[in-house]
Amino acid sequence: MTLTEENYLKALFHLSLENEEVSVLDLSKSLNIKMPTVNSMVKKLSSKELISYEKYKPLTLTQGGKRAAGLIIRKHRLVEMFLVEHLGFGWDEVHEIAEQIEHIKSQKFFDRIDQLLDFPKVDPHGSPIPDINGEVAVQNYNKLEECLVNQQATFMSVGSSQDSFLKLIDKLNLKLGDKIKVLEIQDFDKTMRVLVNNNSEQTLSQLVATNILVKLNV
Amino acid sequence: MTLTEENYLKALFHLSLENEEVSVLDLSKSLNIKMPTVNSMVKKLSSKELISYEKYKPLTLTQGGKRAAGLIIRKHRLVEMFLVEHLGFGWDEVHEIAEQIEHIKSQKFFDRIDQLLDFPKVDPHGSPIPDINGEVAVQNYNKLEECLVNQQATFMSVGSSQDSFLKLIDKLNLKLGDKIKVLEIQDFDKTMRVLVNNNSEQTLSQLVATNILVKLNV
DNA sequence: AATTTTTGTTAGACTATTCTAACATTATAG
DNA sequence: CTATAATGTTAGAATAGTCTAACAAAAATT
Ligand SMILES: [Mn+2]
Ligand SMILES: [Mn+2]
Ligand SMILES: [Mn+2]
Ligand SMILES: [Mn+2]
Repeated sequence: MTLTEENYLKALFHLSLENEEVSVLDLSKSLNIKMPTVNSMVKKLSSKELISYEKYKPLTLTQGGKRAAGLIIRKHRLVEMFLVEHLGFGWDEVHEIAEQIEHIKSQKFFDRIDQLLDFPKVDPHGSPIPDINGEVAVQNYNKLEECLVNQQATFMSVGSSQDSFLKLIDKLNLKLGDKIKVLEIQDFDKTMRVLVNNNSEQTLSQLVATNILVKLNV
Repeated sequence: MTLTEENYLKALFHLSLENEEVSVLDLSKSLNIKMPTVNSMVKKLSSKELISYEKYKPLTLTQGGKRAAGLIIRKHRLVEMFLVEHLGFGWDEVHEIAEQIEHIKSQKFFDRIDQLLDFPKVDPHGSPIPDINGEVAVQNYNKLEECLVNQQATFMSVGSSQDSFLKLIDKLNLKLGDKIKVLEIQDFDKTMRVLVNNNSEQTLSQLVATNILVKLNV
């Protein structure tokens, strides 16, 4: 499989998680590639039995396509973890590099990185690392946005990996694993005041709170 | 620069070290790409001022081409070193992977690997790692083949990175840095009997001895 | 139900990299 | 100094991946 094909599969996989149905246009926007190009690549991947395609119908991955995509995402996330844990990169710097290294052809290379990291289950953004069969564990986290006053929760994952968002979370001194307690929610704009680790107070816009995924503490 | 262009430059660089003049045919053989293809790529790289090209004349790298090639080789060798030192690969397993990773677009990634390795000067095969300007230190080693009986020397580098050669060196229990003393040379076939680290005796064919590069111990 | 908007498809072109076949030049050997 | 061999170049075609322009179908709006 080529680097290009791998990127298409991965994009379709991600879109399929977020949306009920995925259109050619969705894929086109997500890859920043024009629709006719996507159309022909979809046909090609369909002929390889990786995508199920019928004219004018939504796109879906076949079992094989899902597995292939899962395996690429596994490599991507292992690499991100390695870059943070062993090369000292910030979580906002790793995606671009992982986007390239995920296409390296060497099973053993990724196996060794997995081993070096002691078989991590999540990447630096809290996203699950698919297993050796490309299976992704389903995470069932809540958006901090949906929590009520006095709710306590643990910061488990981020809903966006945009640079600016990650940098903001850094600036707010928030890290995965932090305990968050909702102190106050503004009626007007849903801005939240929260207490982090029983320690520092922060104010979060609704947009930020939407992208902070938490596990509720009972 | 594309991955393909980088590979052409690197190949020309290596050939230029080994031979006085490099022809289109040499480059074609070394890359396993047919002559007409090489011919057109050479023209392209010439238009980018990376290769000096005149019809029917030998090929040479421009200053810029040399620098670019040196920088790719730097990445290649840093990666090989990393694979051996941190991921436990054998020196016979790293070339293929480095051949891919050398094309990753991220200065910082390679800088961090350099730092992690504590700024190594040679790769796992004893070849020099070019500096940040792509400059390669000239090594002045002797072939073990050329040593006389009773000569003592230190194993510094290998003249071939062929899998089978590296595996043989492993099997002979030879490692870079080992002290080698020539005990006997067969007149008939130049086979050498040597003493390694004042410890174990080994018999080396002339072909093997040619590819063992040593520093003479006075 | 008709019209407009959105989405999807087809056709045709372009660049990068490769190839084969044919021809040209240079080098080598008698 | 020719004839042959080796090397190099040109021409033309193929594949992968991309694009724009034009047309088609489906969905949304009146
Ligand atoms: Mn990522
Ligand atoms: Mn990618
Ligand atoms: Mn190598
Ligand atoms: Mn390479």
